[in-house]
Amino acid sequence: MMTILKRYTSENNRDFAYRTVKRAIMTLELEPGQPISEIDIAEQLGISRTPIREVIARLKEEYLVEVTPQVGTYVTKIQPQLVEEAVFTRATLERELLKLACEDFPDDILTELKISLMRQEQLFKQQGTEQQFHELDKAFHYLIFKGAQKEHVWGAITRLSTHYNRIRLLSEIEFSFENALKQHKRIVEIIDTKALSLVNPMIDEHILAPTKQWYKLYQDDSEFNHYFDNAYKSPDYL
Amino acid sequence: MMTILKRYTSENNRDFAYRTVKRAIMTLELEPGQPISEIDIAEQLGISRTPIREVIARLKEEYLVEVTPQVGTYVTKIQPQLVEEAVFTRATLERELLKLACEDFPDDILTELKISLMRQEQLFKQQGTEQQFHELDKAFHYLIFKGAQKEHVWGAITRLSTHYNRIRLLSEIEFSFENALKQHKRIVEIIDTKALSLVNPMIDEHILAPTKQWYKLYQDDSEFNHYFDNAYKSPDYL
DNA sequence: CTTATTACACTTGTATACTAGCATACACGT
DNA sequence: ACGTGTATGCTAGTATACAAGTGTAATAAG
Repeated sequence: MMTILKRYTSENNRDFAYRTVKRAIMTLELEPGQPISEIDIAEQLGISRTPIREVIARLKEEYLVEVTPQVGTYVTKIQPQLVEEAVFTRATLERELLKLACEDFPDDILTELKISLMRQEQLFKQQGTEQQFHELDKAFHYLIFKGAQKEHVWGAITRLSTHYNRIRLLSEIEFSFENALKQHKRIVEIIDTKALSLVNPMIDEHILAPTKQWYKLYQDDSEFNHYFDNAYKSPDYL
Repeated sequence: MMTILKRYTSENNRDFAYRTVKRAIMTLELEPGQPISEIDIAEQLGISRTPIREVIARLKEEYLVEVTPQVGTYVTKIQPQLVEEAVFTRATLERELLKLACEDFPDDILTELKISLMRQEQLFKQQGTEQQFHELDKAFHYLIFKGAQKEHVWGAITRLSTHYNRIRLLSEIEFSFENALKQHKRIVEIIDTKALSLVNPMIDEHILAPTKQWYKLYQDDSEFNHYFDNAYKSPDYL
């Protein structure tokens, strides 16, 4: 049998559109509450409505858009309820995951985690943007799930964290890069030294504590008040 | 070939198709590995391909179908990796949730839980089907999440549990209705009496323990061997 | 001026024709 | 008997026309 070159599958219009629109929403380029038009997007991307509609169906699943038939499609406003549930889910699962990682974690992924730390440090020194650091942060946490062979769990968290991640981006200060970087170093150290007893305080500090300032963000009458939607909405059951 | 249901209300064609096809897959009426055709489904449901395509896009997100362009769409085989991650997620989140429920739980939902118990008992006496009991089981666990105001978390678990629920259905014996019913009673009692210390053993017994027999199901050369897919597949990165 | 009505522009929902790529069968040449 | 080209029928991907409902603004009636 002969081995031949494999061509990178040129992605189709649908996946391209998904990446593009989702990115626009997650970076707040498309603002919470803003109406979006299938036709508009289709024209901007130079494709037809059909793939756009399938993209919107996906985004709807992730609570990123709300569709009202015969009226319009809107970027969802940030729902505190969804933020809270995402925080709960992340904290709970990542806490358990770190405990697993303390028992057993592959060396190669641990190495990648350390490499990620170096990249973060580099970006910090270079005064990188919030957006850039957020990307590295995501990649860092993903690596932990990958190491524990829980990639799909990470995917589920990601889908649930759309509102959580937007509010993080909104609160620019967050906890400073420096602080987050310091905590990431602690996480790696915990895994490396199998210091299981340090897991709980770490989660409390790294995930739960920072959220408190975000609550202020939507409870106060801030400049971003119109980005939030306090009405409770049940998810679709089907 | 596939056989499908008939529609009740004049709901959205897309939502109708989604319910129908998903149900067919989850009940194993559409078998793991089986090819499905957009045109075929469209004709059986008496609608066009467009809404069907949007349905398939959703099912793909839930790991229920795999689409190969220009080739075909197939019901996913059961992936042990996905089962394991679903069990991990359910056990971890429900454990934490029960602890929350022990601290605070609304009376009206607690009442609904007790009503659900009675329905389950009734169904047990009437020798209901596996399918019927599974429905009640789902509704029971959902109520707990609703009571703790974590409905979206339940939704996330549901999306991740498609393979887990199929393997449950496959292992007919499961742990008998009687056993499950007994454990559901214990759960209600734990919430009712705020017996926080009993949560951990309950989770171990009700969720973690029963899974062990399922692993045999796909590891052995059983009659259902061709329903399983042991190849590891990473989720789509977005 | 106020109020009711109507026309219209806009949205998403649906159906359908067409495009492009893969897999199989089969004929053909070696 | 075997490998190769090719016709053909299948698939999902896409574009587009049309249907049906909504909100709004112009318009007519009071």
